[in-house]
Amino acid sequence: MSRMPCEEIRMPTPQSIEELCVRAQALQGRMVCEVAQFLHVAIPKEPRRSKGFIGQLVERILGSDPAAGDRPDFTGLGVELKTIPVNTHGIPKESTFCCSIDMNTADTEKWETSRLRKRLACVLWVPIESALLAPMPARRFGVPVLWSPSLAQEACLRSDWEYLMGAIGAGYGGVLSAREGEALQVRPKAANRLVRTVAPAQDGAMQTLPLGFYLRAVFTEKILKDT
DNA sequence: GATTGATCATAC
DNA sequence: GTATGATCAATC
Repeated sequence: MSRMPCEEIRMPTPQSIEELCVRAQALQGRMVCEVAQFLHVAIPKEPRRSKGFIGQLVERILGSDPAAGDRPDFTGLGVELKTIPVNTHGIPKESTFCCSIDMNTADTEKWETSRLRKRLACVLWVPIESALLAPMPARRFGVPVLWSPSLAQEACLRSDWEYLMGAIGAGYGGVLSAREGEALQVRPKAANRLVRTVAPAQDGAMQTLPLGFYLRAVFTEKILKDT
């Protein structure tokens, strides 16, 4: 006997920020497997091959726009959704990917109109608590936080962004490491180390590994703590 | 043990 | 291939 799998459910998009927050708060204390079951979504067996799974699960349960593309996840509300892995004390365990970098135009971009600034203008952080070695289905959602950068936070991000983008624009993208930047860092964002993109070089252009912006855990820790 | 550099899945 | 969603695992 066999039957068609149940269709995977996506909740309707929330009509207000309040509604979105209420829904996110309702996740608190729930396990990943509960939410997956509710949505008729199968849980992947290999953790190594399911890195984006929880993020996509939360998109479904909160009703983000699946066609948002380059815009915020909740296009009508201007809210970006980020799930963030935390330990039992609520401390982030990982840095947070923010956006890829268009390295080729790094020399002409301005902070005010940057992809990073837009992406971080309003973020709903949904912590996912993973106790020591907790298998993914048993991890629980924590207290969600709706955040926009404070003046001090934006100044910090801007400073890092201008330094890092300035370096890329000046032709140093190929030698930039994740050690640069206080709150922000640049790290590879690619399928593998062989991927190449075009970036400025001291003399013309070069082929180099694509980079993305990531928020350091020390920065997101304060967001979760202070907001 | 924390961090950096590398990688994995899916949609279009 | 480009974008989204991130976490894995080698290295320090």
